[in-house]
Amino acid sequence: MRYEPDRKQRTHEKILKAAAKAIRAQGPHRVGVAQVMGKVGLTHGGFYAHFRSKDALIAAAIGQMFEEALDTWDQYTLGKSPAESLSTYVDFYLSPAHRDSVSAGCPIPTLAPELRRLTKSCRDAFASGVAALTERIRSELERLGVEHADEEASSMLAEMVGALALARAEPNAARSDAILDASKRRIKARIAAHSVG
Amino acid sequence: MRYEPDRKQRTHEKILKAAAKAIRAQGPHRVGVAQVMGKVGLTHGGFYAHFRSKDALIAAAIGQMFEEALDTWDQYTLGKSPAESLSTYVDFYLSPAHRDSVSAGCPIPTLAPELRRLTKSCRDAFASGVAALTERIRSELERLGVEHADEEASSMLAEMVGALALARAEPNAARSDAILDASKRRIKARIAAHSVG
DNA sequence: TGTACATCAGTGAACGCGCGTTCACTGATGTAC
DNA sequence: TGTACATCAGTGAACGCGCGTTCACTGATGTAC
Repeated sequence: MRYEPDRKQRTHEKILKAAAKAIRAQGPHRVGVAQVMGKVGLTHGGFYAHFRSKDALIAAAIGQMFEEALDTWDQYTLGKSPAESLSTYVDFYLSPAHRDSVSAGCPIPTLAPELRRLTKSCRDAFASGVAALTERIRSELERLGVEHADEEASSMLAEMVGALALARAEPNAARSDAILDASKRRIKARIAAHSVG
Repeated sequence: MRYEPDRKQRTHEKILKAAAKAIRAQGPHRVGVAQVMGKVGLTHGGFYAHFRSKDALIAAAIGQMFEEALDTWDQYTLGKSPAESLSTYVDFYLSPAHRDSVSAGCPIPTLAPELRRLTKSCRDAFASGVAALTERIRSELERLGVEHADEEASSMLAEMVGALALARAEPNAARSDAILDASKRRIKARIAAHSVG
């Protein structure tokens, strides 16, 4: 080996993480190969030693985003009771901080509409990420004794995703906060109702 | 006048409607000026006699989409009781047919994430469209005697938007249907619960 | 210890392509006489 | 009634620009002797 043995692999990961951030912030087609490589301190030509194409990068980046999202879930729920876990995660998900950090946030609200225009690998990576997150929510709801936990998990995620998307699209700050708060309160009320009765 | 007096205006509207469809289906940046003009049977050069720029077209098209969306609301709710109105609209919104017709459907799930990358006119047009739709839902909820009708309206719209976005992103047809059904049932249960108690 | 060599991650010029925008022009139509 | 003219919606060639991809090359580093 000429360079450190894991040099290429480390560069690969840097490209992946830079792409995952940029794609969430700007959308897949607005992100350029040259721009991503620039953020890593390299030039565009070297890109093709790491990925077969821009499409391949996008698919890999979607996987990376969901890894980060599931890490976030773990971070907010580890060692907590089901009720606490769900409540904490909802608080995070519908926080102004999450709304304001698109490039580091959950990939679902930003990327969902874009998937139809992406490759099958992208759609598959996305679908398995969504399934993993839904399953985590479902499992907590079940431990909480909620009936129809799978339906409720799907419904909860849908509302969180929709509320975040709407809050991000709302230019008026107060109204944007109100969207987050409304869904936060309604979701928590539903959890409480189910877990009590 | 050389041609029929409203000829230019009719062409203008045709461009607008073609753009509104194409933008929902493909996203604003994938839609080309030449492509939209082609759908109307014209060549790209003539475009600038109708719109100052592609950005101006997108902003106008967003307005057009919400006009269509509000027409759809009216169509599904006219002459119905509040409970029927909401139930009918939710059934439409979370139907497989709506999921499968992106180009003619509600602009919110498709366009929300894109707004950050569009002009201020686009964001304003979008925000006022969302506000109009939310207000219609809120008003029905209020007539139904639901407490916190504004919060509930925001929450309901969020879940509908999120569920449609997730259902469209899910490649497995059965799972996609399940996402729609889960949110449909949960939303209706909430309406029923509120309107009874 | 020092020099020649091999490796390969990364460079940067070049290419083809699509797109938004401009602009001189066309040609269908109504009006003037 | 017929001919010349004015209008203006629409045409299509051209331009500049950005982007994905290719490819011959560079130069930093470890190895062989």
